[in-house]
Amino acid sequence: MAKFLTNREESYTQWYNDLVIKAGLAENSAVRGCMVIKPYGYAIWEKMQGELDKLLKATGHVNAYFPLFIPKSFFSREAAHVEGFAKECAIVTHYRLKNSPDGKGIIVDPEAKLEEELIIRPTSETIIWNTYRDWIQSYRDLPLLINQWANVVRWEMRTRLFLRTAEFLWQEGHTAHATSGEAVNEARLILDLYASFVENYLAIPVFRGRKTESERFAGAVDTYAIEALMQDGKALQAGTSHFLGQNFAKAFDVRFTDQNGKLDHVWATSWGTSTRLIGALIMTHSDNNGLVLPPKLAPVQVVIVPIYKGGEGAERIRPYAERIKESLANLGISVKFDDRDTQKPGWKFAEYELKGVPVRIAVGQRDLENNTVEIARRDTLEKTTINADAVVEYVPSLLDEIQQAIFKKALKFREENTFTTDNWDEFVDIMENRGGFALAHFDGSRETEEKIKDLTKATVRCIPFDSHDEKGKCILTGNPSERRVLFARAY
RNA sequence: CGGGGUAUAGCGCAGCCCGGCUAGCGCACCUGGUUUGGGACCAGGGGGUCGCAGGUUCGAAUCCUGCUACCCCGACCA
Repeated sequence: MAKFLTNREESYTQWYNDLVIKAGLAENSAVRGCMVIKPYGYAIWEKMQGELDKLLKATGHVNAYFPLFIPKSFFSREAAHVEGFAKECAIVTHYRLKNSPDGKGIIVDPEAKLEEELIIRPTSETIIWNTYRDWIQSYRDLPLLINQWANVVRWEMRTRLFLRTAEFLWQEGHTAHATSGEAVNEARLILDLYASFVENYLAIPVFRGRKTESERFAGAVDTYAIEALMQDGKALQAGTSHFLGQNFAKAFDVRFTDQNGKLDHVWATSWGTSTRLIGALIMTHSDNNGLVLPPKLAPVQVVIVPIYKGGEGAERIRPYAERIKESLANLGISVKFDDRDTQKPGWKFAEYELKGVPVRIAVGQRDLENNTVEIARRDTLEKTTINADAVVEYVPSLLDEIQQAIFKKALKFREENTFTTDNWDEFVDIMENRGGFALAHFDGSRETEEKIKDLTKATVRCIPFDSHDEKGKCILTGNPSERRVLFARAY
């Protein structure tokens, strides 16, 4: 089976690319570095959006929309921020085309040069804070808790479907607060919200922690992140939340009057998750037969495949299958009855496995006679036959069980591939051969981090929040260390 | 931006070295029939500016020059 996919063991990269394309999630477009997200992939994104949007609104955030274009001058207001993004910006310089004088095609009209170039947003802090200046005068205007669903552009050298493309979709939150403490709490609240969203819906276990200086967002005082482990032993940052201090408020002169009549700059956060999560989803759960989707995010949770001989056979099965479909749909389950006569059952089985549909129900003449159905679960590929009347009990609990099971499996994998080490040679071995996370002591200096990266390609993924104080010696330099940090090679 | 590779039907490829009839194969597609409990079979059929632009030649998918795009590996990054 699954002879259409490259095996994971053969080439993880190739397996991933094959899967994204063959499962119909996305494909490369005619535009360099940009993908087309196909309906099935977009449906997964919509499910993610739906849940995350609900969680954000439940915590008091509201949606808004800011421009795609950012005047170049805005960008240079915050020094660290420009520096961080300067190398990957797309820039609009003209606003008109005209017919080429030689009659061949069309050219940029040199007369139509913009006074000031526009940057296509790689992130929206600058345009948003420029706007917030007008929205905030008093502590009564705070906190300002805004989210936007948008596309952003970062001109990447090398792209990979979902993981790194020149344009991608995300949500970015931008909040303003009266106090530093309140802003820090917001950044932490969102990180926790991301973590529980990713663990509960995507069924991906994550570490939460603080980034080191070199991994920090350009313009942030502090960056928090959730980090997940992919099946090939590489880490993937699945969401970030930044405490921006007063950096952007100062750069854009956003001040407010507090209860005591005192004027001060506001405190800020920003945070985001992107379509990259779809890449994380694939690389956490899927196998050589195709996608494995967590039931909570699967666009189709249950598929019913009829098995019959001849046209009358099909008509005999139909009402039976339709009845099961309806009973599940009434429970709010997304169920599809695939009654196409153009494909054979075996073909459909393979197809839905490739697409990661969590539960498959097969109904044939045999089932009709015995009042049964055959149920197959995607995660384990196990099949079982149950009484048709029990479907409404069995399937919902099976969906729950699959959701739990794939999380547990991913968690077990992560635990088995998270190593605590105090030995440099072992550390190198983990990074070069075994893969996975290494919890090791680190002296906290930029130079040491850089050196470790040069030697092993590993970076500090985060300083985990739940790591307890534990004195030790830096894995590389032997300098004193206060606690262990999480290292890995990363996407 | 460095190194490697590829570009021929919707997809995957052969043909290219050593130029020569109508450019071929598998999958997919269309028609008809037989099939249907793990990617069915038979018969027939449609589909190509051989990435683009020049050049060499009686003749170019094939040789030469230039360009472009994409993929993989590095450096950089969510």
